Amino acid sequence: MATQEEVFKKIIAHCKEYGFVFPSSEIYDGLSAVYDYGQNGVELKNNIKQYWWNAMTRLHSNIVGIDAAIFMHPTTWKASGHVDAFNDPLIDNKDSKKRYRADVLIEEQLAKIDDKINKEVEKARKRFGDSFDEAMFRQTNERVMEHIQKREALHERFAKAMNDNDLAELRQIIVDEKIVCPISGTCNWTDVRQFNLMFTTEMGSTAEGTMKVYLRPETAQGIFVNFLNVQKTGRMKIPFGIAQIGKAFRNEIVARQFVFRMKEFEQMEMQFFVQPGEELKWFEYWKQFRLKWHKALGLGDEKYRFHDHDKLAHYANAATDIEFLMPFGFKEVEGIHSRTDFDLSQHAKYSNKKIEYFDAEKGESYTPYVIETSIGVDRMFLSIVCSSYKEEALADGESRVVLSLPAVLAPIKACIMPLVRKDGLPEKAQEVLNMLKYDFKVAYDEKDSIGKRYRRQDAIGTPLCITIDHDTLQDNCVTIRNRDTMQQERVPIAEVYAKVAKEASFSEIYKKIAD
RNA sequence: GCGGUAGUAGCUCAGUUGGUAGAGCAUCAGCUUCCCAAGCUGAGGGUCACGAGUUCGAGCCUCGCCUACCGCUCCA
Repeated sequence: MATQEEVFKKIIAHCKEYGFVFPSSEIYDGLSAVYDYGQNGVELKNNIKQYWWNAMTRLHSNIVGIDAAIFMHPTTWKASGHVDAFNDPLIDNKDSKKRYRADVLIEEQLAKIDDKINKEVEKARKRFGDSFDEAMFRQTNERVMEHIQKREALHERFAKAMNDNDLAELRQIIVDEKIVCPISGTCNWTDVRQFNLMFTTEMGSTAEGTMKVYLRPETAQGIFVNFLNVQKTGRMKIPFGIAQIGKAFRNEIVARQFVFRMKEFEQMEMQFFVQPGEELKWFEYWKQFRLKWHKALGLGDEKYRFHDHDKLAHYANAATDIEFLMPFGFKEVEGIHSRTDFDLSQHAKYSNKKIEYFDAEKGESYTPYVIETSIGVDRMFLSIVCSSYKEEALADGESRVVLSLPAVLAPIKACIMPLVRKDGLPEKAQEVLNMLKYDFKVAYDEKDSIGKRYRRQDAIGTPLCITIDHDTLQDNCVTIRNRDTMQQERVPIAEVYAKVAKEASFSEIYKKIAD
C-alpha cells in the first residue's frame, strides 16, 4: 500500500506526464514555486472557473462580476494594511537556525527592562509598605533611574531605526544589547533582511519619474475600490455582491506542495455587501452555500470540513475556512470572512471620498459591511485532481490509472475513435466529431488498439469514448464507453449529441445547490 | 532562508577503479484490424540539470549554482 506521500508524488508526475501542470520555464531549470498549466490543465482550470462564476453570478441575481487590473494605485495597499503587514525585518541565528522578527526581539528586550524596573518597584513597595510613593521612587532610585534611562535610549534608537528602515542598525542594536537566541543562547546573527511579501515593479519608462507599484497580493481590493462604480452604474441594492476571478502574487519565503502554494496564483473572490448588523446572518448563508457548491461536485462529503478561526484578524468579526482532505492532510481551499466595514472605511479615509450606500427606504446612508468568500483556483484544481486520481486493478489482473473527474470539469468531454483505420470508419468518425466540436471540447484518436486508446483517455479523465465500427456504417449506431464503469452501450448517432451535452452541462448540479 | 537527500531520453532506470552514453516503456512512420494497454518492421530523441575546476581524458572527483522532495522556519 502506497503512503499518501507517494501517492502525492505520483499525482504530480501524472500532472506533468499528461499535460496538466508543468514547472515554469522548465528548459531553464524552472522557477521556484511557479507552475504552468498545460493543454489539459488549462481546460480543467477553465471549467472550474466557469463552475464558480456561473454559480455566483447566475444563481444569484444580485451578484455581478468585474475584472479589475492587477496594477492598482499604491495607496490601495497602504489603506488595506498590506504595506505594513507584509513587511517584516527578519534575522536568523546561525547556530540554532531559528528565524526571528528583528523588531520583536528588540521589543522583548524593552519588555525585559520594564520587568527589571517593575521588580525594583515591587521590592521597594514591600519594604516601605503603605507610605510608598512610586512616582517619587522612580525619580530618585539610582538603579531604577539607570534602567529607565537605558530603556529610553534604546527605545529612541529602535524607533529611529524602524522609521528609517535601517536594517543594519537593527542588527547593531541586537548585537549591542547582547540579545541572544533563546534556543542556542548565542549572539551569532545573520544580517537583518526585509521580507516583503508583495512583489514590486516600476511604472514609467524613464529613470526619473517612475512610481513603485505592487502586483496585487489579493484580488479583493479591486472590488472594494470599485464598490461605488458598480453600485451606481448597476443600480445595485444592498444586499448585493461583486465577483471576480484573477491572478494575485505573493513573494512567499517558502512555497511548497506543488500548486497548493505558489508565488503567482489565481483567486475567485466575491464580496457581499450587507447592512451593518446583518453580517453574521449572511456569513452563515455564505458558509452553507459555499459548502454546498463544493459538495455538489461529488468528490465525497467526508473530505470537507469547516475550520472556524479562533484568532480573528483585526478587520474581521467572524471567519472560517473550508478545508479539503488533500494527500497531505486537511488544507484550506476557501476562506469565508466577515470583514465588517474595515476595507470600505479605510479606502474612504485614504482617498478622502465618501464611500457609503444610501438606503432609500430608511432614508439614511451607511458604510456597508462585507462578507467575503475567497477561493484559490489552483487549490481547487489540486483538490479535484487528488481526489480523482485512482489506480484501479482490473479483473484480468491488469490495471489502469483513471482520473475520475466530475464530468462537467473534464478537459475533454468525449473522444471519437474509429475501431480500425480503414473501410471508411475514420471518415464516419469525422462526421461524429464535426457534429460535436462546435459545442464541446472533443478529441479524435485512431492510433493503436482500442484498449490502449481507452486507457489514454482514462488517464486524462475523458468521461465518454465514442467508437465507430463496421456496424455503424449499416445501423448508424455507435458504442459509447463510460470512463468509470467501463460499460458500453449502443447508441444511435442522432442521440450522441444529447449524451455528451448531459455530461457537459452544469444544470443538474446547479439545481442541487440552488434548492 | 537553513539543514538533509536527489537530478542521466517524454517516463522508469542501468552505466563497473574517471577512457568521449544504454535498456524497457512512451513518441513518430509503416504493417496488423483486434471493443479495454504493452504483436511486427523501421525511425527520431540525451552537450548526463547548469557553470567552472582538477586531469591527456569527467555522467563518475572538487567547488559553485538551479530545481524538486523531506525536516525546520515563515505566511494565512
